[in-house]
Amino acid sequence: VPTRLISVSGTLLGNDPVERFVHRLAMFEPLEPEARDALRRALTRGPLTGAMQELNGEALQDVTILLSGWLCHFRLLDNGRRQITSILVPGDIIDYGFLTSNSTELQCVATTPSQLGRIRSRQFAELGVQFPSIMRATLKAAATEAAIGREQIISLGVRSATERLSHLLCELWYRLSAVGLINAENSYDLPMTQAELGAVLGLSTVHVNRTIQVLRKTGAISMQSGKVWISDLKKLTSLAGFDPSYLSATPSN
Amino acid sequence: VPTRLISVSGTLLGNDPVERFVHRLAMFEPLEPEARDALRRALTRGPLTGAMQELNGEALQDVTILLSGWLCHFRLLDNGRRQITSILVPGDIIDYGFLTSNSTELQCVATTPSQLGRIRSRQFAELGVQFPSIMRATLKAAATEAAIGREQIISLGVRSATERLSHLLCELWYRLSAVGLINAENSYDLPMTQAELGAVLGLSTVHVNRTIQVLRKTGAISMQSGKVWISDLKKLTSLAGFDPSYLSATPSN
DNA sequence: CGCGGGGTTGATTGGATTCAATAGGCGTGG
DNA sequence: CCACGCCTATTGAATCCAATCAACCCCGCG
Repeated sequence: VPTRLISVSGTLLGNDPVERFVHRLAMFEPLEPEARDALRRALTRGPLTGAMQELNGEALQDVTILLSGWLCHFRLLDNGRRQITSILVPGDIIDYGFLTSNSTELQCVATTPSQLGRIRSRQFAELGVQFPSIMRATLKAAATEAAIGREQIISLGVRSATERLSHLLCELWYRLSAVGLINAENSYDLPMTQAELGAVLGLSTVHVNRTIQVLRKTGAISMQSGKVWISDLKKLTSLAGFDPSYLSATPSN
Repeated sequence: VPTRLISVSGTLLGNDPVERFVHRLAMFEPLEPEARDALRRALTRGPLTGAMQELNGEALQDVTILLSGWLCHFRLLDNGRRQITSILVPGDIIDYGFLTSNSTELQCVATTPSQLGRIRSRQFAELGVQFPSIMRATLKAAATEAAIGREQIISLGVRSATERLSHLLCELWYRLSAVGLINAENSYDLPMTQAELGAVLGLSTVHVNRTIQVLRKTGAISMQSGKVWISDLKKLTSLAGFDPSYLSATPSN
């Protein structure tokens, strides 16, 4: 695998973050070359945020895209308990509030330094009219995020700790492979602490740790210093009861 | 309160299910009288489903609306465990798959006999073009459903059993009052068994029962045979840590 | 009249939290 | 350059919330 090009389902995807985003949108709905060009032109580089930095609402007025880095939406309750409601990986749209021109009240933190991109909402609206395919792709992306949320509900509601964790690792494997972020040895960066994983999975830090050890012992994965090796995706999938169809990212060029 | 008219935030809402739906959409975005008329004309009566009956996917090709009765989206895992991922009350759109012309794979059961309404997706698309307010209202309704899902994630993740239940009861109070389904003595019908509530809240049937008793003892509510009396909404709200802003149903017009 | 579903209650079990203590890594500042 | 502190990971022990198991009641219904 060459340094600058990563193979994704037979096509070559440059590791340029902008290209990554365009490619990902096109997985939801085929985009004409002109639509892609228009997207590239409309997308401007936004701020670079540091790790642990919170994004304020005003930063999300426009269509904001995570070009590189990881973000989490979360909610902090009075009693200090925190729940992460979604994980965002490169190529994801951070918030779909622009579809309803509603100012969202989502809290968001970066778990790594992250590069944001933005498209002015007015300009995006014009794009959507000019290229209906862009609007369709965006709506499908939003629907996919909703499906991911549904899976999290199911995890928190009826899945065991090991099922939750392995399901999350499976999901991330599929989502990251869609944007060319799976390494050659079938590993990927997972820049989240065990405490943060607990806040996603509804488990205590200690129990996350023990659950990771259970998974390690099955031989399906290994984890170390922010990296996950998927040594047996098939086994991991069956441990999780994972069915990737909800991600609905059919690789269409 | 007259029999056929129910007061909702100062306006009078007929208990005609079609009117209820139009009124509810208009709460998300003001709708011109012509837009309302067009909606009424486009909406046709769909099938009447029995309780415990499952809706199959083909029934959801079009824009399907719950005119009366209650539905639940759910997921059944291999091990027999079931998680309800959303509760639908009269006036709700059952599935937003039409926005992406995706056939959804959501399973859905009726907890009471339910009357469905439908708008052909092609016709709805035309409506959306002719009346952008309808499209905006629909997108906001979808966004609200997403927000409800996020709250469920938070409940399952970090809220205690009593918080979960009281939060759900608060949410239903607000959602039902938006469609004129709160009775004079501040009660509403809750046509779900304790087992079903458990499948929503991620609790066992037995524990739901005990949690109800805890709430009863606080004096905030009473429950009996499918009916809930909210005797102290303020106390219930504080027990739940409930903030209704996510429902974003600003009573407009 | 017997049956099944829903609700209620008690006793027991168990998965996960909490408390507590240790070790390793990393950055900062003396 | 090393010491210190903080964050993260790990492990053991005690505790607890909720699940499970098991009965029982009530009621509508065939």
